[in-house]
Amino acid sequence: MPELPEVETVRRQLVLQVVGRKIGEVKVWRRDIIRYPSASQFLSAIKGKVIVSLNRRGKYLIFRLGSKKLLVIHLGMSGHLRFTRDNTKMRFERLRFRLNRDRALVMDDSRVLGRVYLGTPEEIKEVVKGLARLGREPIDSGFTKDYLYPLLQKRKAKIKSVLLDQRVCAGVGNIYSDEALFRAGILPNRPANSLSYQEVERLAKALRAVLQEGIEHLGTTMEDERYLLPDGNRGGFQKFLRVFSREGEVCRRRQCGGTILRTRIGNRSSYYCPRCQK
DNA sequence: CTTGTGTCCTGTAGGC
DNA sequence: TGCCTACAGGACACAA
Repeated sequence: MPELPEVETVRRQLVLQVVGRKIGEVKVWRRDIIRYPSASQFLSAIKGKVIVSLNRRGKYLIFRLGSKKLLVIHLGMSGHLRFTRDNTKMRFERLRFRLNRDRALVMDDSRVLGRVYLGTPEEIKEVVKGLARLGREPIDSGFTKDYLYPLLQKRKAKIKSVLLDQRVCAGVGNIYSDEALFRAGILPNRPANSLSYQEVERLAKALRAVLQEGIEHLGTTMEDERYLLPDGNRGGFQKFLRVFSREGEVCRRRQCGGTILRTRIGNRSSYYCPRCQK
């Protein structure tokens, strides 16, 4: 689930609930989720700290604690956060932070690809390399053709792969890159440096629009997705997907009638309409 | 520095 | 049923 719109939705829901609460007991069911510092140091450093703020950068959630340290959570492919008062362990629960007033923040993650860090801003900058190197957020006003075009000109890799490069587009993942390329009418296997200035302009606008719409619909929760947002609800953007996960289905653009195809780019599935995308 | 490939880890769906 | 393979919202290590 978690690309920029999903992580932002998680942040918006959690910020209303967790800011101002104090962290009590922390249960660690899988210590390899904790990447820095050691699990024992993590536990002693976090206990009793108040959550002062919660921000997002790319797909990273950044909790500022009263100790001035930052708790950084990346959900990976299958991570989720739930805010709950239920004490029963979830099926794929990996971490549980008890919060005051009988609540808890639970991280579940079936594939255990999520990562958690705790440290001073300086330590985080040093340790979480991906966070330090993030490019611009496509939903920011600075994400324009003038930002994107020079970056793409320097790259001959497939445009789909470059969109997934977090140093270029912070927060973009497999779903929204395919959707943006469809909306911009660009095939995912085009070399990035083959895109015209006009195409890059369409792409920059499409990225911004699709991510913004994703946020407005509380992100994407695919049909087989058992996991939910922190409040237990599902996202709604899956109803508006035009190509992702639609292999063999008919193109949604009026008058097209083409069939959505799937290909493999950089070991990831990529969906596109061969009639709408050139 | 860039690029393509493999790995991390676990669960599920589908073919036979 | 069971076994096997492919695939899954991400990031990173590595070799070339």
